[in-house]
Amino acid sequence: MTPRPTLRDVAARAGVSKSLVSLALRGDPGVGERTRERIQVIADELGYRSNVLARGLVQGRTHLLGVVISSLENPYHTEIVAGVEEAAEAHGLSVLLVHGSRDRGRLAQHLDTLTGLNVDGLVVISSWLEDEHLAAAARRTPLVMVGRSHAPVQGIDSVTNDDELGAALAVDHLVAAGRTRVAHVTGGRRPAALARRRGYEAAMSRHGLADVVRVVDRSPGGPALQDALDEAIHDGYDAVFARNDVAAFDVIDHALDRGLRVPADLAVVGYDDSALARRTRPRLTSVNQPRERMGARAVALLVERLGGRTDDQHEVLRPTLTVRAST
Amino acid sequence: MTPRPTLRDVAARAGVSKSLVSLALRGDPGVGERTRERIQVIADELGYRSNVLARGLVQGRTHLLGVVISSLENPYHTEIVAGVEEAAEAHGLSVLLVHGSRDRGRLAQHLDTLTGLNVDGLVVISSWLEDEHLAAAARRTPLVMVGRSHAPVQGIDSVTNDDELGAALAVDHLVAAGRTRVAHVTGGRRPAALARRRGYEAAMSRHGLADVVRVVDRSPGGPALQDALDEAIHDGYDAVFARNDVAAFDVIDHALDRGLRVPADLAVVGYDDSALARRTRPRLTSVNQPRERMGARAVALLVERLGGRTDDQHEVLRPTLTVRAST
DNA sequence: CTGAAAGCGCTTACAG
DNA sequence: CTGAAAGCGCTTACAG
Repeated sequence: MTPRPTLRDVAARAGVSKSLVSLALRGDPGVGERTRERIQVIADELGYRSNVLARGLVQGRTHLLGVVISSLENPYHTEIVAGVEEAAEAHGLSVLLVHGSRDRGRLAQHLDTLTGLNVDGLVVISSWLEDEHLAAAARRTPLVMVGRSHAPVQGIDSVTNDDELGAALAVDHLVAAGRTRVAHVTGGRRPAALARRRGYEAAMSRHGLADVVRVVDRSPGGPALQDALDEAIHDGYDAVFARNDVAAFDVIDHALDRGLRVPADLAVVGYDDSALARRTRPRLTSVNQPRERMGARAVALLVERLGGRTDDQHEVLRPTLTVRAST
Repeated sequence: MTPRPTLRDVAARAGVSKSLVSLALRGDPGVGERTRERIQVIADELGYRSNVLARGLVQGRTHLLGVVISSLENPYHTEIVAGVEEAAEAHGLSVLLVHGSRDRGRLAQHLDTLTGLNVDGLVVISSWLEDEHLAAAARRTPLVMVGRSHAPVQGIDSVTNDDELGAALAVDHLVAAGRTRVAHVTGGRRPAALARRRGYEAAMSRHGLADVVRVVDRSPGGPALQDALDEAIHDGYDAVFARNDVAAFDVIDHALDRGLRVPADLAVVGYDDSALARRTRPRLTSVNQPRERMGARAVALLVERLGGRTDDQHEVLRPTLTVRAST
């Protein structure tokens, strides 16, 4: 482990002061072109790289963007990250990811690590963080939540999709295809789940199908998905709108286990249109959240905050429906 | 954005010197218990948290572990991350993830970001980084590669699984089940792929099946997987050993498209035993790499380096075979 | 048990 | 166009 060269090393080698090196390397117009070049060459020779820690300490800016994600397993989340990364790069920001599974304490700690690092902005892709932790972080650093209906916390921006509309797209599509007994598989009390459920119920009502609304809650503690599905199948349901692609995958899997044909016997619609939708057989019809776009918008909101905006912004993007073989 | 409180703020409020606060907060035994408590209370009130940047700058240690990953889509990679995170936490290290798809330049830049941050150690889960970049990073920071047969670079540790043995497990299993015409689907020139291929060929020879060795290379530029598979099927092959689960998934998908029964007509074995193996129908038999363990060992090697070890260490773990319905 | 001082590697006014 | 000085927020000897 050789110690890395510092500004002082470059200055000594070039026979100039530290400040001149600093100015030159950052392309300050006050430095002569020839001097700048000479210094740059020496810096390259030495393999000099500005110490992010030191620079961040004095500038108060680190050009780092922190992303907190609770699940690396759900492709929907990681696809948002891709959008964030692309947009961040365009703004000269480096993205640091921290992953905290569903452990609230750990997630909060990770949030601390990031704010402690003085990242310039924070993107949170997780519904598991508690409001107080989010609020505390947002007091120090611009923060935007992605995919979670905006928390009741001041000072936080959000980017979401219109979950009620998405649910309506799914139901309308199934009804248009002649399905009338549409069950909804959901889980959890989180805002997005609740909104999709509301959208489902409203759409069913609109189609005069309020009497067959059936909600299968797969939250821990509820009945096992299998049992609930068996019951729904027994009761003649011919379609399922699942809360997300992961749930839809499980529904299809179970239906096939029971010897049902998908979509002939049971049509299935997912939500997210993640990579998982292309991994089911048959391929999954799914409500498409514009994930890359959501990531990009999140970065844009952060940059606006850095530019001085102080009022909260909540962007709601329109989902679309991607129709595949499962319906 | 209120500025965060500093050591000075806490000291002023407590009526003591900065140094005392620093000592007290880190639990230095030289500080009286009552004093320590009083200071701790005030720090908590103020919401004080040590600035990682400043601390890192002076200590030369950041208690940060950097992980470079090229794919967030392959569950095999993210499952290694889980192992790294768990072990890191046990050592009081926070894990920072950077993701660089398959863009060599971007990956190298990310590596720079991390070394620039003075992370204490680096875990690289990617076969895409060039040796010179790795070597440069390793000169500054302990670095361990996971899953890639050790690069020909000094100063880098590695944790891998025995790919040749894994391939042998797969072939032996298929042959024991009565399959004789086993094709191998591979791709890329990377060490792991080559080792699995060697293992496949050796095992086939050992079973006296050298004459039916058939390698399907799905590298870009090679023939499409579909065409190559169709040919193999036409030629009477009754089993496939795929380079990894992702490839196995595609093989099964295509076989089903062609109306083949898996495993009756075509048995399939994957490699990695990632979450994907539980997402195929039928469930995929796969060579299990001990991913959590590999992640944990990587952290252990890093910690040893920090403790002063200077010779390179290359750990090779034994894979096992997880048998499921696809064979 | 406690305080004053130096220094980590940088940037930023401020003089020349 | 260039250099000396202060300071970002911390830790670490070093005196008392």
